[in-house]
Amino acid sequence: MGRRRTGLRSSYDPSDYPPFAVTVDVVILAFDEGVLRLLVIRRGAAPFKGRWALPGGFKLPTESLDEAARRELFEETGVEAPGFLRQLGAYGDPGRDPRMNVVTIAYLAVLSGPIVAAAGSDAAHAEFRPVADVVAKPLAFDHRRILDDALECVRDDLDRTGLAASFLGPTFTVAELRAVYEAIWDVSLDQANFRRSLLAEDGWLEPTGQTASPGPAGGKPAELFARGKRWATASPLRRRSPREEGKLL
Amino acid sequence: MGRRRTGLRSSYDPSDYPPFAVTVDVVILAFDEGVLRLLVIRRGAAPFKGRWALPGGFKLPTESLDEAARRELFEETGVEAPGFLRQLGAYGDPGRDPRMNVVTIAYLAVLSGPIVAAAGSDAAHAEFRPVADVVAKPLAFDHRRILDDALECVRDDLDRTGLAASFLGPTFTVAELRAVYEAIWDVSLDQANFRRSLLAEDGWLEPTGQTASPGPAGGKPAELFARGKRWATASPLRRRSPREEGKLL
DNA sequence: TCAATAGTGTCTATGAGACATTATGCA
DNA sequence: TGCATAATGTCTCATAGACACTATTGA
Repeated sequence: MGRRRTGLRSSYDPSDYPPFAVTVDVVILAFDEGVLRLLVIRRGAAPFKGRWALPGGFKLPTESLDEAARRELFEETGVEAPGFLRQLGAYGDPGRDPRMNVVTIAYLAVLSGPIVAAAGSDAAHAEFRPVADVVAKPLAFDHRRILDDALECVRDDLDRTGLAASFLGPTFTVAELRAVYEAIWDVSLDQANFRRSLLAEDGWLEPTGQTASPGPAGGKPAELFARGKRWATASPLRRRSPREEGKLL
Repeated sequence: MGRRRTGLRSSYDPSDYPPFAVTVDVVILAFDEGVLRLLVIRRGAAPFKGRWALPGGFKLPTESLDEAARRELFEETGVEAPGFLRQLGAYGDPGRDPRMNVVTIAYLAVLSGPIVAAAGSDAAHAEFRPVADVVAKPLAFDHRRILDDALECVRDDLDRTGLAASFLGPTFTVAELRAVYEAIWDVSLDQANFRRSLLAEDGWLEPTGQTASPGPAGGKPAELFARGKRWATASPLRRRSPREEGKLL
């Protein structure tokens, strides 16, 4: 049965356990004019030179994993408080970094509102690019797998958490909110039913009395709403459950 | 803005990054006669001597995290193929292990069917105990937090994945399956509606032609079913969504 | 005026849940 | 026969979705 866990754990001798570097990689998403974008960094050195990579860095022994993720987010974007931050999971396949043993903890961060410029970051080095573009090319390390998992997580969290509103600024129109759901779930939602289901209950959309200016195509100006309190704990919408699609098989 | 990630990553010098021990801890659950049980280990040495802890061990550089979790599961239970195995997340708060820098990756494993005896494990050392008992006492390290997260994950996965059937053996009755949902969600489900919703669609319950012998109280013998294919991807039941409860506030 | 978008009204099919009823075994 | 449990039947109500319609702006 091999060496016992307790035997290993009770020792202080570093030679008893294999050392790893622990890093934190962050999938930083933003929603801008109907397009989901992602902060990627062009690798300037081997390995994977020239490929896109997720921003990331080493965890320090003095900080928690969440703190490390926040620090990394701030270093790359200048943003202190993301709309949404959650751990995605750990990635530790042997050889995932050809240079050494690295286990990385992946995070998902969502910026509120449109991208404010690449504040705090060298634009030639880090760039918000459409997700569709990024997934079309191979990424560095196992970042493609992390990104796939992140996007799956975004889709799932959209009907479990208040993630959708996190993509928007302090005020927004019903159409903007609907665009988030439509882009991420890749569906089209009935405008009338969408509006009704959100206004049917209190706590989702708080009226501001203001109206947005219409787009270039004209149209009636839309009401501006603020985030209600219920986004903190839930989503007003459920995706048509995956098993319903399964029925078609 | 501090040291740049790429600068650190391009180096091979181990002194450039803080070394960590990486461990894998596994929450091993089983369902037996209506009671959810958990494998815990009594710590025989400091720190946290005498407290319950989750089974776990060091990750090896030659194995993936999933493989490490499977290895740990096998070492503790003798079980090679759990009904369900998934990563819960990483835990790396400073000082979570007072002896050294440890980041642990937590896993959730579910055994199929009732506990088969503490196979492969020293019974005085490792023990399946009711979850309700374990959470009533303080655990070692941050294992209480890991366990809380695991139980939350189980509740959530019950309506997203086929987790429920993973708790049962190759054949089971509708009542047994319902007991899993009821115990984990702490609800009572209408027997008639539960049965109907499962039999309404193909792929959940495959008839075996056999019947179970009634319990000590007698009653009509129940049909025995086998797991259908749909459990692999989804759950037939959705928990009454948390936001419905929220309405009552 | 038209084009375009915001917002409202109304109907229907579906499904979850409450609850009554029947069936089948055992003591 | 009576009890306990399994299995079926029936009804209601909430809600998601389709879709027609009205309102308000700019060109």
